[in-house]
Amino acid sequence: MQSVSNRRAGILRLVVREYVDTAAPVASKTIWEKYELPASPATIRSEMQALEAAGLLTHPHTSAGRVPSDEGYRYFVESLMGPEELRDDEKATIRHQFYQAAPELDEWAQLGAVLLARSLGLLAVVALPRSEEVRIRHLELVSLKDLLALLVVVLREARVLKQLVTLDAVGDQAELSQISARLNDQVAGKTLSEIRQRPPTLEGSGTAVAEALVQLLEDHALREGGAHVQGLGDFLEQPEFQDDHEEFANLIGLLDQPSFDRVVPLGALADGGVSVVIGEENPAQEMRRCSVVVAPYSAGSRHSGFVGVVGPTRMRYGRAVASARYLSSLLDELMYDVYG
Amino acid sequence: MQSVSNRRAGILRLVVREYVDTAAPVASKTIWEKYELPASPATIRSEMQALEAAGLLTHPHTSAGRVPSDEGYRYFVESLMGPEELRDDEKATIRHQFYQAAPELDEWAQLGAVLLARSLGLLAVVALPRSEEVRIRHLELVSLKDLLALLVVVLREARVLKQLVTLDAVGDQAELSQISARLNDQVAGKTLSEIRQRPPTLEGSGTAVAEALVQLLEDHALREGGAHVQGLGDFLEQPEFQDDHEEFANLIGLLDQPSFDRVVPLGALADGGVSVVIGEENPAQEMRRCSVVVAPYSAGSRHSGFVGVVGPTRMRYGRAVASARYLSSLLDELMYDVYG
DNA sequence: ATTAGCACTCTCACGGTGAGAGTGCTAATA
DNA sequence: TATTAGCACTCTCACCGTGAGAGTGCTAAT
Repeated sequence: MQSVSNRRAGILRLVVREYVDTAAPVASKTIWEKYELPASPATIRSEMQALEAAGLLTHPHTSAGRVPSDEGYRYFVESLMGPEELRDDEKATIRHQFYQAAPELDEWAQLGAVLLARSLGLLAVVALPRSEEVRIRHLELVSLKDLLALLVVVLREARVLKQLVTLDAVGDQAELSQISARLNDQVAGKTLSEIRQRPPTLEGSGTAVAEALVQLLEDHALREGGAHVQGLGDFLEQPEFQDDHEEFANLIGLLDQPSFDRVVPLGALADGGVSVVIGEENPAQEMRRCSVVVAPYSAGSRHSGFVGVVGPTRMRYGRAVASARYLSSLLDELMYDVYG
Repeated sequence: MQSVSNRRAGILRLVVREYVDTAAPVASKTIWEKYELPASPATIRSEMQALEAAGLLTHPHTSAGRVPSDEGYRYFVESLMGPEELRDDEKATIRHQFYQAAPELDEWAQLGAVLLARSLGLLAVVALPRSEEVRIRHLELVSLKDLLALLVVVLREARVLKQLVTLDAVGDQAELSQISARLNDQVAGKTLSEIRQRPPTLEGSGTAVAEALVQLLEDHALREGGAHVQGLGDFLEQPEFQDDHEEFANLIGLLDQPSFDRVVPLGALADGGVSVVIGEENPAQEMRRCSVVVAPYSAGSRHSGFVGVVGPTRMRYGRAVASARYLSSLLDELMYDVYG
């Protein structure tokens, strides 16, 4: 990208700001009137031409104002918008709501999605981290009925798994507790890979339980963490989706799929901070008129969770980035405080 | 409603069928050509006039074909469509998928929503029953870190609750197990109301745990069971939602709310079987151009779960009712088999 | 380098028009 | 009396042309 003069960059910033606010192509005169630049509309026009030549602005048609291109937004995000932060009182309000909630990862994610969606008026996705290193803290076998028992496994981070087990022979709760105790001795504190190397051995009814345990852990290691989506209503009201139903329906259709890979590109999580994916940069066709702001949390692990915001390319990137960053850091902090 | 002659009713049925298929107002000539009635278009027209006078059909405008009114659909559902059933192979396919899935209520609900949405091309909601009578089967206290412990409670129906507890003093897992054991003696097999009457009493660190337990149960009794929604993409492609974005956005906005009362009217669950709520019959304004087909399952309890289908009033009621009925009975059966 | 002025282009809202579709009515018919 | 053919009538919708308005691009002056 060729270098862009100060004034030119300033005009790009104003065009982005104005377009984000009004959703209408921005005329040179509008900027001149609204921001009192020390330059006439004609000058602004010629700067706009230069910006268009550089690929940062576009023309819907000859006699319409300018609209930022994907590259324009990219430049804006990279160099123009500066580091925005939530106000202290906003932060306090959010934090307060988390303290009110039950100290559960799932609750936090739910709440985070709601707050994010509400404050931005966009679609928010908060995905739970998949536990990378499954480590057993405790397990318990509970008799349900006849041969049926429930295997309850507590992992680090207060995650609880459960699995129905069919026993070989009927046993009362006392007997099951014995099996639990022996199994606990063998596996408590172990990780999945350790258990793989040295599977638990139990005689009698315990065999079925031990097998079920390994199976349960393997399944869990593969499973997605789940996600909370919020703000569909507001998202739908964005003016860009008033036409082009076909395309829009396809976009929403992505949300029916069990995984959100196609909505929030995993590649964007590569580096630690907040990432922005703009328009055509999205791998999914259906997303090419949207942008995604995504921030990982619980970022130490490979399978981190993330906080995502999906909106039209015409979105308030500054606020979205600030919100996503704050929420992800807050989730990190909460997780550290509670689960260490 | 005045009595409707056989032929007249037959014509209403054909109009409904045709309109449901084509989404376009139905002309007398169309019916005449397509279904080879022993009557000319003129006769069909006069019957249509009568149906319109009875409030069962409408006119978008003078020179358009007929469209069923809400009352027309109601009459169709009540008296005309007859008892439709899924084909045996369809049932078998569905059943098979449930047998493949993990025997968890939540998995079943998820799967049910997916299958329902896919087979009907509409929005499907499967809500979990809220457990009416909370009865404790087993509980366990697991040490997490410092003063923090996790209280895990197993209820009937293999439901597992968990709650973080902050202890008064640090204790190792053995000590916690002792507390669990004593608490188990006092509350295992008891219902919430029994526990309310005679709260568990424990000295020392146990007090906090006992309090947390009661709190957890109370919270859970109030909480919605949660729900799975599926098929938004297909739903959006329905031609009735191509215009009127405003209204449609409001409709989708209902899905952002934590409870689905306004989407699936609870009153419709009153009687045991499958209920149909058509257009204006919906209590929620936003739903007045939609119909809902809803079937309760786990119907013994007051807080039963339900299987719901949401579509435009122009929907295939027969299939929707058949699908909802089959799915709800299947869920009933599965729950009975596994949780008794 | 900036700017005023102006011609040019494109959109959009408006109104008129004609084709097409489907009805409602009337009069003839079985 | 029920049915039906025929026909006038109505309403929509797609099409077109038009004119106003908005905003640009260019040119010439500063």
